[in-house]
Amino acid sequence: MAANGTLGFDPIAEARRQWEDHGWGTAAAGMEAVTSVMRIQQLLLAAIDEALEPFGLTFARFELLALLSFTRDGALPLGKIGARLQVHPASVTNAVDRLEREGLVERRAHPTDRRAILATLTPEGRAVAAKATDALNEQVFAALELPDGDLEAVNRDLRSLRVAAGDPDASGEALASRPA
Amino acid sequence: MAANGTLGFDPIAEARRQWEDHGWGTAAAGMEAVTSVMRIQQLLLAAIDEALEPFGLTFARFELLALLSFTRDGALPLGKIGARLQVHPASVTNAVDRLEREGLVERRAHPTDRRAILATLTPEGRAVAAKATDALNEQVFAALELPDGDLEAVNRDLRSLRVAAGDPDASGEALASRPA
DNA sequence: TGGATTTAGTTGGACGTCGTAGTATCGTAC
DNA sequence: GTACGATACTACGACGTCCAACTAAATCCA
Repeated sequence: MAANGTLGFDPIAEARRQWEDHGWGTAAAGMEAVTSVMRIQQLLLAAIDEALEPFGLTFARFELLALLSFTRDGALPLGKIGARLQVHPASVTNAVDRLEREGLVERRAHPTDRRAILATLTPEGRAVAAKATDALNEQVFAALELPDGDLEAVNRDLRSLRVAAGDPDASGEALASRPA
Repeated sequence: MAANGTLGFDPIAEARRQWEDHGWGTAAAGMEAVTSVMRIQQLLLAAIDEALEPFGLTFARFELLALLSFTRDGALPLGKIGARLQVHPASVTNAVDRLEREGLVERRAHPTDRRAILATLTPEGRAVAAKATDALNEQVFAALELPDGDLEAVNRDLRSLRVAAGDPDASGEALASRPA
């Protein structure tokens, strides 16, 4: 399913060795962290897309569907979707196009702002979102088992990393109110 | 440079809240970890590509160049490159095509196996690789500063996560010999 | 030795992401 | 009341990733 087969040694550990041998010791830990994140992302995305395949969804489209299903009336302007999912407006257009083609979402006029467009969950979209969420929870999210550490500790580290990587939203969280 | 602007609250923390409110508590930590990794990857990749922009490189092409520059004679069969970089053969073909067009790499015949093709570093490719590595080390890798934790601890957690995500190469590392 | 299988790369298509540019509409300020 | 700047979305193109299908060459084995 994925890329190339097993290798017998760890390419990331090997890269780290190279970095240190070349006198780039001060950057070695950062390089390792970055490379690890890239690799983990690749593996997780593959697992997710596999779990989502029976529903004809990708992770990008699933996220959009899930976001809509959390709202009162299953509808949100495309711009707000992009802000919440942290993706480019063009990516939202693209995802909504495909979801609409599948009949899971509909575009509707915004009641007061004629520039804006509401992506609205169809009944089928709502049903698919629910089933896909169950599948993902069971096959991927709940199945993420650490060899020895606990996941909450990892989450704390990931939050640090996220701030270090420059996430503007991650740092403010303090006394911020609920969504909007 | 990136996607949509700041939001005032953290979408990942909000997603976690949603998961718990819906009774998916056992999957909430996993969901948060997965979502965090996706977001961090997005931010890091943007920072990297920005640092690499002056050299006309992307991260994918940089990795290939760096890998070649670590070998004795700056050459490796495409298949081996894919295995080391953990990407699909088609992605290697694509990257080598572009690097070759830029004059940073050349395709040469493998001395003994006529199926295989060696990607070979040109002198210019070697020079660009060195400069790009310095830029990346300085602007991204060494600049990755954690608010309070230390990066090596994060790296240990990332390694756990990587194994949990199913990296076959990460777990074997034990008594494995140096590369090949 | 000759056919079957595996391995190496390429090609073409599907997706997702982003940046740039263009159109419509809203808001505001003069 | 109108002109100008900000905002919402779409269109198009560049990249990267993967899969499936295909050719060529090496290997296995009967």
